[in-house]
Amino acid sequence: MTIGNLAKAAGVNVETIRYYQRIGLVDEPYKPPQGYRRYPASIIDRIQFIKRAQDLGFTLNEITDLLSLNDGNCEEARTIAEHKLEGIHRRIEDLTAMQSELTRLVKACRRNADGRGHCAIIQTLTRSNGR
Amino acid sequence: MTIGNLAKAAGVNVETIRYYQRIGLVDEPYKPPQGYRRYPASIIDRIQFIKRAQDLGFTLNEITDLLSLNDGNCEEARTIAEHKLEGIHRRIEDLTAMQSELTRLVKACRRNADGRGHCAIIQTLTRSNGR
DNA sequence: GTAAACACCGTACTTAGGTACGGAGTCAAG
DNA sequence: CTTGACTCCGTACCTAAGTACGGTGTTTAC
Repeated sequence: MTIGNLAKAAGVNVETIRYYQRIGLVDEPYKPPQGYRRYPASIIDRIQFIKRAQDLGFTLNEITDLLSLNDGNCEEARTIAEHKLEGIHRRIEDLTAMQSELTRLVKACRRNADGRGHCAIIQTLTRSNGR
Repeated sequence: MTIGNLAKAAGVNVETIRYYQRIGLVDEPYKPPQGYRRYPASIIDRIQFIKRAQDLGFTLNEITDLLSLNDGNCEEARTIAEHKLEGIHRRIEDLTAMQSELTRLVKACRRNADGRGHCAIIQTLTRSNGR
């Protein structure tokens, strides 16, 4: 399989595969003196592993770690996943706090929609409380 | 006030202020032929406005829009904030989905902690279901 | 046998939000 | 009047995850 067909089969860009090779996430097959590199079909799986892990929020660095584990090495994989979960948890908390505060501001702004007075959003950002 | 004192007063790096000037978020005061630029104290407020808005999840582009509004122009500020809220909502949903899936995987992994069999995390990422 | 399509490879560019560097000018204290 | 701290300015660098480009080599289809 050539790189173009691999890209098509894995559903990614050719350049993405090259990029993965550059950062060592995917092996670069031997290039014969004449002709093109040939990719084994197993690389499709590897790329799809990467893509699924990205969907779950792992960075390519973390995926490198995940890929370096042998299957069956549950503890390490679990540790990586648990760290990731903590990060996700913190991020959700931050976003939830933003959400409450912004919702509050939008409501205060709406109550003032008759036009008199100042905008609650601008006012809040302008004043130095809270920071 | 010179740029160094401004940076100290606003709690940011000198380079950050220069960067804000480069992207037009903060005005660059007149530079006399001899000597340094002088910054009015009001710039402190502007920088802190920017920092508070960043805390609420606004990008510098959105903050540029926010800053271009006059106080009292509630509708536009509210529109920007509402768009931001939608984005935050979507992001929270994505993260929550990741969280569930990862939690499920970690649990499955833990049930298997005696060592026999394969790692649920690696298995799930390896297999092509779900994508 | 030739032209289109593809591969190879190095390099530069992208977004966002800065940070770092280096040389020259300027200012304030001692 | 010199030393050290600060400013100015342009430019380069950083992370992350790619994308784009351009010239050349190779393969395949007609």
